[in-house]
Amino acid sequence: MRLVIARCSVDYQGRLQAHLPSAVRLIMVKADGCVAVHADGGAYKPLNWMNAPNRLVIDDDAGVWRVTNPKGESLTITVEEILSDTTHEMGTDPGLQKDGVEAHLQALLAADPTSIGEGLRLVRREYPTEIGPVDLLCRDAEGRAVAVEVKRRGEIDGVEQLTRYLEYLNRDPSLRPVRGVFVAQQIKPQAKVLAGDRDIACVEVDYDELRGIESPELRLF
Amino acid sequence: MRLVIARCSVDYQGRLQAHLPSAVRLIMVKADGCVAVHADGGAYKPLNWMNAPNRLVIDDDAGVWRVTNPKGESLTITVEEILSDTTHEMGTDPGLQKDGVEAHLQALLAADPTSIGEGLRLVRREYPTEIGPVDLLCRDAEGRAVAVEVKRRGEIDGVEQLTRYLEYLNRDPSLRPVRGVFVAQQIKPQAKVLAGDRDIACVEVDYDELRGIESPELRLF
DNA sequence: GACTAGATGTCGGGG
DNA sequence: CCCCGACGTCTAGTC
Repeated sequence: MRLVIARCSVDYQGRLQAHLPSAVRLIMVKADGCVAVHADGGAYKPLNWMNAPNRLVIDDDAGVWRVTNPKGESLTITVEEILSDTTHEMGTDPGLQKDGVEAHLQALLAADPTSIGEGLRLVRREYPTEIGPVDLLCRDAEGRAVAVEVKRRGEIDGVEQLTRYLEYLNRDPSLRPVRGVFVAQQIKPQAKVLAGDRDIACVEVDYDELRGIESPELRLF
Repeated sequence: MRLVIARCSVDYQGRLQAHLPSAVRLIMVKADGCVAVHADGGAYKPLNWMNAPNRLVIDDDAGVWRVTNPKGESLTITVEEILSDTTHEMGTDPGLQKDGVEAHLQALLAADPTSIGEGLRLVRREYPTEIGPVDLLCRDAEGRAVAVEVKRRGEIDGVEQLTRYLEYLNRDPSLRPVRGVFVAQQIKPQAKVLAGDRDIACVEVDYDELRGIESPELRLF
């Protein structure tokens, strides 16, 4: 990783055009070629960047760094003054281990769909439709099909998504009629209203509680 | 901005839990307190981070950096070995100037709605509804209402959004019936299918072409 | 503070 | 590759 502190101006041309007037910034060049220009503030997003794969050409005489990618985008850094320039070997990173994302919540609910509704049995996770997979397809105690959309945070988009799936699932005679259940750790008021409008049930579940009753081998760490 | 190259492990606890095994990484601390841990690869997103506002407490004896925020999230960096530690003054950044985002595309289309459809006249930009503003409300040559949703890239979400607006607009007797037009520089196949299903017209426009005929004072730079 | 919608979103998985 | 959906999305704007 190369870290350059420099007074520079930057121009990006691609999906949009962007211009950055001259100032002192950090230019970070990673081993895979990614280039990022950071200011000394503002969350983790750089002011400008170019992801891999790309090609970096440095003209030290002119002080111009030109990064281009195969999509035809370009990032031009005009370096006026270099205040620091260091390079560090870091090796490959072992990577991040996560626990508590939607996939895990979905796994817990698939293992015991009765937390969603009395008497529910799982038919299939990621049940395929023409427009994408439904998180869980179940049957209730009376054998009727139930489509379940799982979210960590229940917002309006999730209700739309489930509505779309229901529309397609209800075209299948072997499933029809299919009812929908929207499951999340927390569901926003507006999402509840929209779900109500569309006869979709809402269920809020407690992740830690589900986790408490799971078998230990489901734990990631 | 403080840049530390160190062998470290990291734990995040908050919206989810995440663990990062020991390796050499860059720890970036910005003037506003933002902390980011970067590997030497992968786009601009750090492996772990904590945005402002937060509080950073460094215990140099134990080699533990603890960042907490008011939301109750925490980032714990266990530093095993420091390979480099530098600090640079950068001052405040003048900030990024952009051109070509959706707002600009919308402005161009509002200035001349005939690029969307023959005979269209603008009624209002950001026409308010109960659930949010419609990008453009127009009338066609026959005086019928037309709701326009503008996107840089037309995807399924945009069709859902327009559908939602149409539902509400069509409850207004003074507008009904309202038809929808989905405008974007490029519209994905799936979005076209969904739009077709819902009798929403799709129009692809060329930004540079629109821009070519605009008045110079609309240009940002 | 809640809610909406844009973003050079980025990232990962599946066909 | 494209398509699709999750994300510690982040961020800006409005109410």
